[in-house]
Amino acid sequence: MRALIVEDEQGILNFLRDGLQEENFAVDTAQEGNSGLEMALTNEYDIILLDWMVPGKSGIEVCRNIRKENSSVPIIFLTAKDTVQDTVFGLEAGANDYIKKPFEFAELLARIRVQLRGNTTEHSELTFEDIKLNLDTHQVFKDETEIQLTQKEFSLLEFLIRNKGKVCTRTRIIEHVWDIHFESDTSVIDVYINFLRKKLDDKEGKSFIQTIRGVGYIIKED
Amino acid sequence: MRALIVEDEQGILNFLRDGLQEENFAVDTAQEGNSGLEMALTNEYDIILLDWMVPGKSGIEVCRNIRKENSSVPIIFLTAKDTVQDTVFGLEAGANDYIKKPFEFAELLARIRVQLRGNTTEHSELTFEDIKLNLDTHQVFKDETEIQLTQKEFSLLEFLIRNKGKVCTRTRIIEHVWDIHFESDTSVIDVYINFLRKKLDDKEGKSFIQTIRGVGYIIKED
DNA sequence: ATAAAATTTTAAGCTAATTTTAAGAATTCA
DNA sequence: TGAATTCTTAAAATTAGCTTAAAATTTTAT
Repeated sequence: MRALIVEDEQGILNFLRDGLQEENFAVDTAQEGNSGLEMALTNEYDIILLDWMVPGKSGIEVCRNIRKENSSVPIIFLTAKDTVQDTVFGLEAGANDYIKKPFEFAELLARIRVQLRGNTTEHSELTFEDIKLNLDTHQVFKDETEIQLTQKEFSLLEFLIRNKGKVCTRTRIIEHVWDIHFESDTSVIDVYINFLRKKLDDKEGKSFIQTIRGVGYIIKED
Repeated sequence: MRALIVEDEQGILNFLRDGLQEENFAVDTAQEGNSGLEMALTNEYDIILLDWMVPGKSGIEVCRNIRKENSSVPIIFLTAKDTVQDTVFGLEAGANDYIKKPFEFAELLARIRVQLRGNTTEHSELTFEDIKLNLDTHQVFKDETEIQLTQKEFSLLEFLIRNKGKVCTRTRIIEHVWDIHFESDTSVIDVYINFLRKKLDDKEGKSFIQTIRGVGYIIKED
C-alpha cells in the first residue's frame, strides 16, 4: 500500500512515516503544499494524510485540487483545529475523514484501515477463499494452519487480495508493493508470485493466482 | 435517501429525526438493538446512525451482525465514550465513521454526506455495443462474461473502438497498433482481425467488424 | 563487531503462450 | 471468369513468464 504524507512539522512527519513503514506502507512525504499536490497528482496513492496547515498551499486547497482532478483517493486530514466549522469545511472540501492532533497512532491506523477497505465487511482481516490475512498481527492462515510469510510476500498478497477480482498490472504491483516508480526490468515479481504459490497453493489444481500474460496477475473466486 | 436511527434517548432521537427529515431523508427509528438490527436487515437504507450503548443488543453487536450479512451500508456510530480503545474497537467492528456526543448537527450531516457520496471510483472504460473494455485492468467483457485477449488483440480492439464509426485503414492500424511506419506486406492484421472475430462475434449474423475492401476495417453501431 | 541466518534481488535456462509468417481456400468485383 | 483481396489455418519464430540457484543485502544472534 502506498501512502503520501503532507506535513511540515518534522517530528510528526517522522513519527508517521516510521509508523506506516512498520506497517508495510510505501511512504512518500512532502513538507509543503505545492510539492504535496504535485506528488498527489502524478502518483497513485492508496491513502493521503494531509496536514491542515502546511506552508505553500493550505491543506484544504490541496484537497480541493486533488478532487478537481477527479481522483477519489482517500484523504485523511490531520488537524489541530477543532471547531465544528472547520471540520465541516474540510469534509466538504472532499476529505474522507479527519483526525485531531494529538492523536494516537493506533487510532490513525484504524481510520486508515477504514478508508482502505472501502465499504466492505472486513475488520482488520482480509480473506480470500481459505486464506486469511490478519493486518494487525501480520499473520496468515490457510485453513486454520498458519503460514509464515516474509514482509514482501505479505505485502504482495495483501495487494492482490485488496484488489481481488481486478487485474493487478505489473506496473501497479511494482509501484504499490516495491515503491519503484521508473522503468525497470526486474523479475522480482515473478519470483515472489512463485513464493506465494509455493506456500499457499493447493497441492493439485490450478494456482489461486492467475497470470494474465503481458499484463499482470489476478486472484478471483471461481 | 433513507436513514435508520438506532438510539434510545428520546431527546436525541427526536433531534436527529427532525434534522434529517428537514434534509429530505426518509427516517426510520428504533430504540433498542434487536429491533434496530431487524430493521437494518429487512430494509435497504442509505445510511445508518447507531448509538454505541443501546439496550437489547449493543451497537457494536448490531454493527457486526449487519456486516456479517454482507451488507455494506454506511454506518456511523454515535458515542459518548471517547477513549481511543473504544473508537478503534468500533471502527474495526465495521463502522465507517463515528462521531462523539455531544455533536453539532452540521458536523453529523457533513459526515453523512461523505459516506453517501461513496467511493466514486472512476475507471476508464470503452464500450461498443455489448463489448466492454477496461483500460486499467486490461479486461474485456462481452455481456458480462470475461473474454481473454492477448496484448495485440487488446490493442487492436482498443484502436477499433476508439475509432468506432470511422474507417481504420490498414496503414493506420499497422502504425498505431504495431508501430510500424514503413511499407510492409504482412498479413498480421488479417490474422488478428480473425482472432477478434472468433472470440467476440455472435454465433450467427454478420461480424461486428466490417471489412472495407481495399481500405481497411470499421466497427459501427447498426 | 562479527558471524550466522533470513530475506530480497539478480540471473539464466527452460517452458509455454503469443506473435508472425506463409500458403492455400474463399470471396469480391470488374 | 479471373485477378485481386481477404480469410483461415498451421507451422515457425519470438517473447513472456516459470523455476531454480546463487549473489547481495538486511536482520538477528553471539
